[in-house]
Amino acid sequence: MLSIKRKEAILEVIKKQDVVTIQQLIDAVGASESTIRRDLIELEKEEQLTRVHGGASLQKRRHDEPSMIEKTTRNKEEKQGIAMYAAKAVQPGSCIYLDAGSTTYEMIPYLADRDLLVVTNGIQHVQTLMEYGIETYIIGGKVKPQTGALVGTKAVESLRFYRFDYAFLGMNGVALDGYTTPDPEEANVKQTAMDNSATSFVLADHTKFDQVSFAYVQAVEQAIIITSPNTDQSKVKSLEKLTTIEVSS
Amino acid sequence: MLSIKRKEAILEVIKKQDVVTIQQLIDAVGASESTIRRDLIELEKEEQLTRVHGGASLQKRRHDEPSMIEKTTRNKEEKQGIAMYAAKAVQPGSCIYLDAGSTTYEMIPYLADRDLLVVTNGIQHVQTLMEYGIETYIIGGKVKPQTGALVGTKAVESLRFYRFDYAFLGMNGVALDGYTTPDPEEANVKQTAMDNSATSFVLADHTKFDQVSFAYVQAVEQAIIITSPNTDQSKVKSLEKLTTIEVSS
DNA sequence: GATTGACTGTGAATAGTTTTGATTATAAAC
DNA sequence: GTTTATAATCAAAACTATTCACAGTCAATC
Repeated sequence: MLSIKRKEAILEVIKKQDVVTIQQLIDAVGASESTIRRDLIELEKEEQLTRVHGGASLQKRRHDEPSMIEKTTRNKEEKQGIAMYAAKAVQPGSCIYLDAGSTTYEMIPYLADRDLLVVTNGIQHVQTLMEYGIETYIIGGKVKPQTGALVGTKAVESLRFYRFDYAFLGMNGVALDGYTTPDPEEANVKQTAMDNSATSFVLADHTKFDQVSFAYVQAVEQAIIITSPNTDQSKVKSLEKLTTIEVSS
Repeated sequence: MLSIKRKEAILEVIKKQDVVTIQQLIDAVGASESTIRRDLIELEKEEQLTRVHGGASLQKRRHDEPSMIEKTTRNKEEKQGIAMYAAKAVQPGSCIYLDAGSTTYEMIPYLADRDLLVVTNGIQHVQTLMEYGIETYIIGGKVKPQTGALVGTKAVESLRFYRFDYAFLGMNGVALDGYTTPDPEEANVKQTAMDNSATSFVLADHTKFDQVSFAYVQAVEQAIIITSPNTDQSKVKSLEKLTTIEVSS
């Protein structure tokens, strides 16, 4: 058996059970103890699992924390709930726009295997989208150093040539005044993405409500807001004439 | 059987199974072990598959963190020498195009602090460019899963709106026939980049000479070749009417 | 139109590496 | 201290690279 196949088999077993003994692997894979051991050492080096005395155990899901994004994300659970809900709104086979940012990033795992075409302006998103085997396009533009988002005239221009079934966007401010975000250049990009999308969703955790940031993006009614029950009800109320979806937890 | 047919057959088998042993290919294709091996070597060079001990597998979707690139890059030292030399050719304050690929990637450290504006089609390059504080633009387009390069119509279109002082490109084949590369879509992108650049440089280590790949990019005289002294002198000679720079080591 | 020689693609043989499983020594758990 | 797991070693097996020889192909030459 090819060593690469064997390793895949090992990972499969371990993913099912979380922990396995060497003996179980010997039986499952049909290789000698030495070989299994060597494979485990390599897999550990590749950070696919952790070896423990007597066998091996699953590492913390590496897909859930592929980069530094993970560690620095605040309100992660809340964002994940929102992201999961948002992803469910997508019909298989659609073309969607995925805005840069941590909340939209969380959607990626839920977008796999749905025959989607994803266009994004987030450099960070690309690698993860590829890992999940999703067909990915990226718009052009200037790379914003702090965030890895694509912004500027070039970004807006390249967006003009796409049309989306759905757009998913993060926002810093959600208020009656409209959606707002700190960077005017990013605001432009978000605006254009929304204009070119049949349906737009804004993903906003509770910290974003009643906030007004520097750059205006669009009026609130231009998108459906997806938020979590953590959000103060009175704040949601004030926007209630609009379509606001509250994720149940 | 014609070698092209054979390679197609090999790819077909491998696409079905993801991983194949040499023996399976011998049976499926009906050629000798030697021949299959040679085909696999070529197919690997064309980036259609990766060879593994005992057989071959579809290109692996590795996380292409820079560290990963470093480990997997062949002829790294040679490439670094070439890259350093190439970077020195750049006047401070210029706008340059940096093609996706491992050789051009090595240039990045030498491009820092020179007041440059870099446009690239390599997703991998972006993070490193940002780390070195280089002003970076990325062209739009479809993300090629195996390599993270941006290709396709959209990529070519977005390139039309840029003009460069210098373009630095990798190539799989450098021969009297011209520059060639396996993927036609990538060839298009390289072509356009060269067209929009005042001066183009092709970075080629010794393995690339006298090689002809599937897709034609440009005539040899359209770019200055930067190579290393490892390159067989007779091969360089045959191109000597053209500007070829040999990096001293 | 045959002959020659260079060139290419193929398969077989051989020399060189890597991988593997068995064995033995060392270390960790109880 | 006994048992069990891990690490280290080594020869056999499996795989790979290199070399060579053979058969076609092509072009130039006689």
